[in-house]
Amino acid sequence: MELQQQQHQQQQPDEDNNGGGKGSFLCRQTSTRWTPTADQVRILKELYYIKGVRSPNGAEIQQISARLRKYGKIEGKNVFYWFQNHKARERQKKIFTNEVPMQQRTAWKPEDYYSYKYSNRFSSSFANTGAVTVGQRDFHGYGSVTMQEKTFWDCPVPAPGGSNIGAGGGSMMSNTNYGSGISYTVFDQEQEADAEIETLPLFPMHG
Amino acid sequence: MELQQQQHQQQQPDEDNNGGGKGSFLCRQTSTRWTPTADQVRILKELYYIKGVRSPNGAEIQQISARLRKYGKIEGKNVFYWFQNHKARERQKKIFTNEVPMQQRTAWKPEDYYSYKYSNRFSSSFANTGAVTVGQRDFHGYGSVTMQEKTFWDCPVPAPGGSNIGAGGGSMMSNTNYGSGISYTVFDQEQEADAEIETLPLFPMHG
DNA sequence: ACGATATGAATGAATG
DNA sequence: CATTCATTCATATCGT
Repeated sequence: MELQQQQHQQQQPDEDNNGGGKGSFLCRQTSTRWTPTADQVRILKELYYIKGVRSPNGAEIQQISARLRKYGKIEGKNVFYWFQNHKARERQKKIFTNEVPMQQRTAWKPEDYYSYKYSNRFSSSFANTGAVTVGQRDFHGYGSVTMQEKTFWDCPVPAPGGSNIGAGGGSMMSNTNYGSGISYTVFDQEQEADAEIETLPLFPMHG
Repeated sequence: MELQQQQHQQQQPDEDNNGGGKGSFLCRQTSTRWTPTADQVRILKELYYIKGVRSPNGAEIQQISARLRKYGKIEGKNVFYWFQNHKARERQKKIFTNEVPMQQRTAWKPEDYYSYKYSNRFSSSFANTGAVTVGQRDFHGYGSVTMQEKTFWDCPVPAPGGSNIGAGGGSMMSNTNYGSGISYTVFDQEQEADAEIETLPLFPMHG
């Protein structure tokens, strides 16, 4: 895996209208399942790791999917599932690697953020697009919001029989933002026109 | 084409191939996917066929992987995937063996697979009228299909950027809001963003 | 070398 | 949320 981007996905913002409703000519081109575009994944991860979104509610899902729609066909449920899965797998990974009693759901300390990541060429050096205002409720303590990315559980155990993983720094600013609307206006400005997909992966993985 | 399958590689049963201490330029994480050793496969199958293990949980996975580690490098996820795949493929094989007239199974091609695939619960094929119908009963045809209803994913969100006075999907649930406390009241809706309401499908849901 | 196959890995979609 | 199913991609390995 590493850098080999990969996987299956294209479907740029261009409309592919597969669900057109008509009898898709027997072609099975109509992939039944949503295949996020690179940009969509990027944004989703930003929301997840940077903004700390974990379980968006209906309204948020709508906004998110509306935003992502600029990069490709997408429905609300896709966003919903994406977050569900992403969170679940992050958790799962943790269990498999070492079922460390995941508790200490107290306040995380800044140090947690810096927890080194695994040795990877790509570190999380995301060009923080100046995100500033963040408003996201949904506390998600769990002391570790593993910001590491690539794909879950990937790094092999370094030492023989050793326990590894350093769980990465998270990001999340669970500042209980009650009532205020959603402030997804943070780095709302992604290249609308999508001039050039900066494949600069803050998060290498493909997703 | 009975079972001439499996068992290809061997890989030195001993030795943790890579990741070892010295790591012969093996910094790359999992550059190569896990290739179970013969012993590992044997044990895994014993667990699967004899002990009936199908979906080991976190603890079991760790246990198993710990045991298999004696025979070669392995991670929890490998065990997890192994069972997932093994079960899935066994299931698949069974389908092709039973659901197809036991005759010309001389050599089916992967394309044949695509014949089964039962429908999805909900189809997202027809454009909805935009009406806010709430409970979509759907055709269900397979014994235990859960009935689904419209879920909150697709509930329209008020205006983009607009102040959402009351009602509307003004995301304002406190973080401690368990259960989907969707509260948007359905008062008229408007297509936000994108004037192209392509097939906004009725969503399924799990109550 | 290649192509087919087996299977590891990833992840969307559901269900409970 | 936890679990599981379904699909699909990627690749190790083998047959020819």
